Amino acid sequence: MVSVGVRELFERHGLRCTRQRERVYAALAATKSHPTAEDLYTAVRSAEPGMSLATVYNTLDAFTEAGLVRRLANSAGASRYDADTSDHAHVALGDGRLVDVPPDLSDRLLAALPEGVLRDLERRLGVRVRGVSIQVAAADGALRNGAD
Amino acid sequence: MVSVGVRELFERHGLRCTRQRERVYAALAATKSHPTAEDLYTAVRSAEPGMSLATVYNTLDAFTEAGLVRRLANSAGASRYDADTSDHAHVALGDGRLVDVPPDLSDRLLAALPEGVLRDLERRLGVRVRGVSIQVAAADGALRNGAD
DNA sequence: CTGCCTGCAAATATTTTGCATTAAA
DNA sequence: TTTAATGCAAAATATTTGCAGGCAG
Repeated sequence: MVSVGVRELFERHGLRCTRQRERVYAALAATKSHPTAEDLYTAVRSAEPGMSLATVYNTLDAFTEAGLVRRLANSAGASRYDADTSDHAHVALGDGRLVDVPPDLSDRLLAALPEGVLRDLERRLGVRVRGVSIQVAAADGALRNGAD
Repeated sequence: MVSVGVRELFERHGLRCTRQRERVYAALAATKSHPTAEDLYTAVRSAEPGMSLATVYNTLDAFTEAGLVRRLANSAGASRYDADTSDHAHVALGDGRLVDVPPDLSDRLLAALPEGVLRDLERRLGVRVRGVSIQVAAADGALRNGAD
């Protein structure tokens, strides 16, 4: 696992390297808080005052499209982003924030997922699976829907 | 499993019964397509021409809050809704649509979820778990994030 | 060079809210 | 009657787009 520069990272994903993109990626990679586009805009403006919010959105779209970052859906408010593209679970807090599930618990959850099911799914639905979400019972017994 | 009228259904969930709410619920219950608020607005307007989009949103919020319907998060576009509150999985298509996972596959997925993990999660994070989402590998090997 | 990226502003899209009116319980 | 829901319009939020100029490859 050699640590790789941002330039190579972008190149690998077929992305052009610009100052703005480096800033956005750096800001996203530096936090575990799964920020919104607006959050990143704020974070980046100190180092890159001229940057526009539209560029942040465009950049995040490009990153997501290229698989460099993950866009995290949530039932309320703005999309959130994660530079950690490894398999791990999130928990959706009531106020729209998302937090990582501790690695060991995340592993236990993931280990429980039968991979064959996903293959069957693709075959039978005739679609490319972009994601699967499981609805689970909350502590109070009420059923809730997950957020990525 | 006696089939229950809409009135009783609302009453059970502490919801006032209005003509508009009946329409929205009927429209939502009549489809498996997980429509957006806008979709429902369109569907309902034929029977209830005077109804406003804001009311549809208010109604869906009330339903969701009361646990009568499920709000399905997705990484792109508007929220989608589901009158089926039973435990079942969804697949997010690339274009924003969501489809149900066939019941038998859904059951296999759900059966694999270790419930104890969720309890541990709440204890350790000190939060009320509102949802959990698992990131899984897509068929092409690319990692994607799920949508509810 | 050439085409993608950026900034800006404006256009869209999505959801929420204030307030007077109406309807449910 | 008392409380909550509706309609309308406008505001608030979230995201996308067109176009002119700039920069990476």
